[in-house]
Amino acid sequence: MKNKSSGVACENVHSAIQDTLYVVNGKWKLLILSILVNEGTKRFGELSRASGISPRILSKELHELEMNQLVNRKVCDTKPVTVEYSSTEYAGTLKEVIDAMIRWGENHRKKITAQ
Amino acid sequence: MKNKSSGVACENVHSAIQDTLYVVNGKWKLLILSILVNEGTKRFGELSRASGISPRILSKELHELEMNQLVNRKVCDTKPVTVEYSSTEYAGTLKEVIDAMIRWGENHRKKITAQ
DNA sequence: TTTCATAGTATCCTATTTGTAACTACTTAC
DNA sequence: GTAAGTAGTTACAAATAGGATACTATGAAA
Repeated sequence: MKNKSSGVACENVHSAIQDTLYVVNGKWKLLILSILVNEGTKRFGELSRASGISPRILSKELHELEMNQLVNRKVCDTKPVTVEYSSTEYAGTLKEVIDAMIRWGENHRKKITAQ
Repeated sequence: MKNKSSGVACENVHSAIQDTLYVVNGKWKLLILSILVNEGTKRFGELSRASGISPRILSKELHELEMNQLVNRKVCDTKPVTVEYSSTEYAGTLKEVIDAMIRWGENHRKKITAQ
């Protein structure tokens, strides 16, 4: 930050990272979004089994993602009632982040298993 | 993951995301890496001031990043002794992730301030 | 001798996150 | 009536993360 002309830009870059982390932080949110973005609509139970997330946590995470307009919740008129969760169009803008993390994770695993 | 034909691929994608999160999780690691990758070498104190992270936390985070070969620590023979932290070449492979998060955060801020 | 600057560490505490297990409510099928 | 499947919720405990403050150790400068 020596460079005065880039000071503000640096600040913005830092807070941009922090803003993103604020929305998708924690152990589960990006995993949930990755599943919904890449595999499409899932019901609550399907999502729980696919991710290995317990109902309590999954419920909380989905609420938070819904608040940030990243997932849609749709109650279906079936017997028994089922609920479908899907990623929103806005969640699609996170695909870059998700895909970059998937690629990095795959590569990293190769690296550490090779060592 | 009942579907046997797609099960393995899905598992890998899920665990790839989880592997990445395991390495860069928390409130600070990606911010630290972002600073080191985009602005270059920094001393301990500079990094603490630039990021707003207290010494105790910063020290812990840097140790963890060092263990994962994402930062280099170099003790300089100055008086008083200074220590330079820099991102490794391997950390460069995270640039995609970092930049995607910066872009998303900038865009997200625009979106929510416009609302 | 005291003070300042370097880079951390030690101690203590709070807040947040995550997990487990049991439970509700509704409806269908047996 | 009982069991089973849907989608959650409640209560409690454990684990982890994060923060505040003060402290160590070193050497130079005043």
